[in-house]
Amino acid sequence: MLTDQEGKKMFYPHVSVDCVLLGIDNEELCVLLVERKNAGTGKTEYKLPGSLIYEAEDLDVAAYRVLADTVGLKRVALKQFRAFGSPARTSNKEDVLWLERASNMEIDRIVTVAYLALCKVRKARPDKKYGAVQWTPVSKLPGLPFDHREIIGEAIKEIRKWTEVEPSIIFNYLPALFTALQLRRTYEIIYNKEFDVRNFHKKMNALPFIVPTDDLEKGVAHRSARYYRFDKVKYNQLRSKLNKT
Amino acid sequence: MLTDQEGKKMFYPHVSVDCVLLGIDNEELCVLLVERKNAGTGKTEYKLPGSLIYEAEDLDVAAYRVLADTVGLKRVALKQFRAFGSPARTSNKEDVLWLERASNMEIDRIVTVAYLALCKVRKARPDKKYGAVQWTPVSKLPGLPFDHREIIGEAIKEIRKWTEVEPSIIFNYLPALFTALQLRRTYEIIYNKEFDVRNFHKKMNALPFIVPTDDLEKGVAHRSARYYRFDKVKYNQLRSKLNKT
DNA sequence: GCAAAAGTGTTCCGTATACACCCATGA
DNA sequence: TCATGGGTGTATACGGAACACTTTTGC
Repeated sequence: MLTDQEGKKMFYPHVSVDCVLLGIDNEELCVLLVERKNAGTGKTEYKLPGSLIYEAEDLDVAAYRVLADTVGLKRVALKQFRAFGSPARTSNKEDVLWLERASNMEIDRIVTVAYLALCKVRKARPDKKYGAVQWTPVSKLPGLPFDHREIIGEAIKEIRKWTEVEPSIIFNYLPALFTALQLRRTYEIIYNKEFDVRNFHKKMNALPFIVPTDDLEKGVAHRSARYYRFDKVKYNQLRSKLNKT
Repeated sequence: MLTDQEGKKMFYPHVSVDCVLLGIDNEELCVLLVERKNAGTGKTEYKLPGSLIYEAEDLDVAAYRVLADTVGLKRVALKQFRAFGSPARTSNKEDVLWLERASNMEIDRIVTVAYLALCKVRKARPDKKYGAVQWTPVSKLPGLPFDHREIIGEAIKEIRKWTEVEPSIIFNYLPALFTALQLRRTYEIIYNKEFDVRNFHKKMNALPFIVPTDDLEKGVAHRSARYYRFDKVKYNQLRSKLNKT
């Protein structure tokens, strides 16, 4: 790892990673944004968590570093989904100025590689390295720097494909014990459409890696719901069977 | 566009694009490789066509430039499918040396953005800017520099997904008039498995954008096959219908 | 007439969809 | 007793997969 005279890691000021952390808050699909102070006006603005990569850092490693630094999470599945490299990305002078101050380096253009994750809103507490973070409904995004709005749009399309291919990310997102309603709502919010209750149960029962437990919900003003759990072993068995064909 | 003193475009020596051009030759899935002379041994080696991007060039634009410079093609659908950014990419000194001579710039590490296209082998004739090109069966790849072998592997996985989502690339690849056999063979080679003749015909007939013509094959020593054509208008109509739901 | 590929239908199975009612619980 | 969500079954439609024979043509 290359370092400057003080022994600190040096940034590679040409390539960055940006993380689109999606979560559900208040029955809405939300994206995590971090604060930045506008260098000129001093106003609080928001952006995607991201960082220049270090001189000798892998892209995936950089993305996990951002994840850890932003919300203190380490074991979340992150997926690279696209590189954004328009030279117009840095056409806004304010964005470049902010980045040059933050990195203490001269910036010309930046190619960014975007990553996606599904996170629990409650667990994602800001780490000391970042200021405040805010879960913002994707339907109410504020003005964002660079092409962050476009990146978020692509991430939402991508997560729908991803959950189909790799449903485990959904269960990673849910608590260890979850009800059928929780699972259904999660799908409904991600896909932004409703699913039929009966068909949903049928499908759940058909999936061997969703196993019912004997635990029941308590203290609710209606018939108590059963808790289910995700069986990782059965999931992987099924997965390796499918991949062999 | 930034230029050096001679008015030539300058490379941005941190990010490159690589193009995986896939095609079918001799009933095999092939990838187009370009020659490079090993600076030390003088031996002829092969690599994916690729290039550093220019200072103010968009990634997609750079990929199309490589495509045009390599095989003189312009209207082929190119799809960005992944960024490769391991610092170990440039761990082979020979690769770096070659690149430094070719670009006349100092190279530290390079993040590359990989693109994918399906090309007609016969139409892909080398442009003057490149030396010889060679269509190589993906089952018989030679040693390749950087992580080009890994990139090709990912590209093959990716093209299968892509043809499912966007079958038009297949028809773009085929001649304007094609037989059912040609279409079937194309799918068989891309997916590396056989398809049932009758089911294949049934599916073709069910797709409104594959329209039979009155032209028949001539001069073959067996019953002559019907030619079909791809109807782009019907394809787009169907596509926009599906996307509205 | 024979070699070589073209073209065509039916059955079966699994999965997706649509749809309505009774059950358990707490307030 | 009522409001709330929990949980269940059936009928239909569609698409994928398996499977064999006749037709046309050039040689």
